Amino acid sequence: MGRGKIEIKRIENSSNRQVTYSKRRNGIMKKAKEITILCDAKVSLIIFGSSGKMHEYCSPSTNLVDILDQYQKTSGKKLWDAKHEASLFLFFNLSNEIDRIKKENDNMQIELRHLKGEDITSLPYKELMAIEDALENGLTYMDVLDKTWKNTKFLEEDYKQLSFILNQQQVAYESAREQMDHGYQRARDYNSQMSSTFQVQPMQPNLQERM
Amino acid sequence: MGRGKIEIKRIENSSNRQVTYSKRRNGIMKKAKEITILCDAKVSLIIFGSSGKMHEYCSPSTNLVDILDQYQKTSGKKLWDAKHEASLFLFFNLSNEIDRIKKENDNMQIELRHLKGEDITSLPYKELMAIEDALENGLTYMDVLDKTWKNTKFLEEDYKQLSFILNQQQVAYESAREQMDHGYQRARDYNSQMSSTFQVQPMQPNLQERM
DNA sequence: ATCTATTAATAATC
DNA sequence: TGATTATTAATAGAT
Repeated sequence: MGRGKIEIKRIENSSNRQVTYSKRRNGIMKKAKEITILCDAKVSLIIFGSSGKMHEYCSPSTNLVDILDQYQKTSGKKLWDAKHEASLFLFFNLSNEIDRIKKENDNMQIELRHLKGEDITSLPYKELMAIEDALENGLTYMDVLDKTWKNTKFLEEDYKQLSFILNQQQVAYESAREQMDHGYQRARDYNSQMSSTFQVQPMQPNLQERM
Repeated sequence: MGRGKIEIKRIENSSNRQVTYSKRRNGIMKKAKEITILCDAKVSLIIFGSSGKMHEYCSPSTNLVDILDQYQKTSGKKLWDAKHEASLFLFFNLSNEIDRIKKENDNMQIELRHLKGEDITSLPYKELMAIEDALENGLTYMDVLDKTWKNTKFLEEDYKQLSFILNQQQVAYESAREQMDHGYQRARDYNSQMSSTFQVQPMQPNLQERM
């Protein structure tokens, strides 16, 4: 369709190529618009010339992201989802791990309460012997009591530290999950499968009053 | 270009529309191939007919993802990046929070060591009075020791539970971060700003041997 | 699907 | 570049 027939092969003359590119680009754009209107089609057309300059057409009834979403659904080929979902996966891996731990925590609490009920914590024989030895070596009951007291104090400090760290982690987790809930429907879909709240109560809330 | 001129408006007759769609779609595809060859152009063409069936053309020198990457660079419009980076952000928010907590943990350990050095854990006056009262009310030193021992045992159980939970969380965090390191250069950039490892050692590794 | 009269696109030229 | 035009290519309607 011109003053002469041309072979479909690269146009070697650079300025001819540029002219033909410009004309044909306009031609394709026009065709894309026409088929959109005539036939209710959705079209995305992206062209880069050899200079790197871009030209785009997208049917007015839609947009590129929607077309690409539909492209992925129809073709089964993943475009950006692979990258996106990998990140999402990391987050939920972390979240699910924390949920799993919560369950273990609950189980242990139950088990612990059971053990306490059976009161297996009284001074065992070995400890009694140790105290007897200590007394024979010139220590008083008060000395032994003092050592036991110190041990308790150390444990209390450790316990408080661990409680604090754990609670900080929960705060971080909750805040991240909240953002997730607000920002993303997909996130909400995942989250709805998780247990509702991750809350660690003090396991021994009244340590001070126990002795 | 047919037996008669047509107006560019939706073809109401459904079967005519379908036929025209098919012919023009082939036409555009052919044009896309031709401009690719003639002019060294890179073309992506995606068409959805009203039935939802998809047709695609992409220049053989490239692929859709590359064209979309170039589209984003050239146009400045983000396609998948917005979604992807939001997820990444959530993950790093969590990670950074955990790092912050690690620092607090370190500080507390230092503080605790200081306190222990000063040995402020000996039986305080109030406790001595309580023991005196207990003895006057008919309890023996052994009874008091037994109570103290039980208290210690409870604390040890709590401590073990918390240690376990905390370590599980660290495992989850480490594994997620490892995946991140392998998968994403951007992740690596963020991570390099973080402290190297998040490791909680037992704060009282030899509780049993203390008494 | 295939055919063909007609319109539309465009290669060469200015 | 932009306009013109001879020619080819695309396709609307018919078969």
